[in-house]
Amino acid sequence: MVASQFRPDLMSVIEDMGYRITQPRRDVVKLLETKPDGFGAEEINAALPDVGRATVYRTIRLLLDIGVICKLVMRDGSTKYSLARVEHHHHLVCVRCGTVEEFLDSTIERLVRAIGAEVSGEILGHRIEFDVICKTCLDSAN
Amino acid sequence: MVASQFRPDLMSVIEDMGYRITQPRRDVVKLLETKPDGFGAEEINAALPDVGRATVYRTIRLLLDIGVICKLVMRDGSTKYSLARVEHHHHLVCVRCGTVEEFLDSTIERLVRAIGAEVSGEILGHRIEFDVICKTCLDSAN
DNA sequence: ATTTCAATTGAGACATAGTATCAAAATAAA
DNA sequence: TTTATTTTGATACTATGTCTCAATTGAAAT
Repeated sequence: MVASQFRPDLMSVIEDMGYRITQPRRDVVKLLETKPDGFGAEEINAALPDVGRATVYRTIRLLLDIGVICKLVMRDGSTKYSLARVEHHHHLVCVRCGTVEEFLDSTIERLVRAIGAEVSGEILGHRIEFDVICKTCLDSAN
Repeated sequence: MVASQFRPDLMSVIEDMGYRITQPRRDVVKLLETKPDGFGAEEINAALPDVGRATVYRTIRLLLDIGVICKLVMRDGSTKYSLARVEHHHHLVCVRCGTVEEFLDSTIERLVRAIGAEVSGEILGHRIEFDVICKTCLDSAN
């Protein structure tokens, strides 16, 4: 199962998957829902002193498994997570301000099919991320 | 500078960049050159007990900087490095046997340009990797 | 409202990948 | 051969994440 296009309450998704509703999970999810852009695991951990570190990581992994957040590897090799708003998408990551924009492009999907024809094996999946300087950062040219 | 399409001796590239020729670097490079597919840093370290761990990592970083190897993030989040045979390419990583195949596709380059037109910001770079099951693995269907 | 039991938690040890420090050694150039 | 500079290895450290396990909690069934 995967997040709907309309992003229902994440806790409901967790419940629907048969997992328990717990206070630590509520805390983590509530915080994540306020993050429009990518977030780091330690950042969440630091912001929630009452939730154990292991639980923060466990909850992030849970949400990854469920498919409601995605893991992105930044240009410098660090890891961020971001809420998945649409089912299948790619990322535009601003290397200056860190904004993560989702990117849904039919050209990419066509590309993936085209590669499929050229490749002798079977394609299981792919990772596509673009490093950008977003409009806002370009405009406030500093 | 970046590795030529014909992959000259890696040590020469290092020398040309103004770095010193040392035995540890020779050892690491010699081993890497025998690796047709991706390799892990610890794997290299373990295979070269006479070369310090830090030096293994330093040499890998050096080669990354020079551009003669590239870093790939695998599906499971682990990191591998692989020799860069052609200048700009993407990777087909077999999730079964680990074979890393380079992939140079004009469709991708066209795609990148097309995205550039659609995106309001400026595109600096991208990461594209395909997870596949290679022909060999498919054939030996086990 | 209680009981029950599996799921979950937190503390902390551990794992992995990589970087920083710094004295000692090796390189390349004079 | 001397010298100045790079590079090295040992080791400590950092960052990110996982594992273990006893204690706690949630939710389903009394």
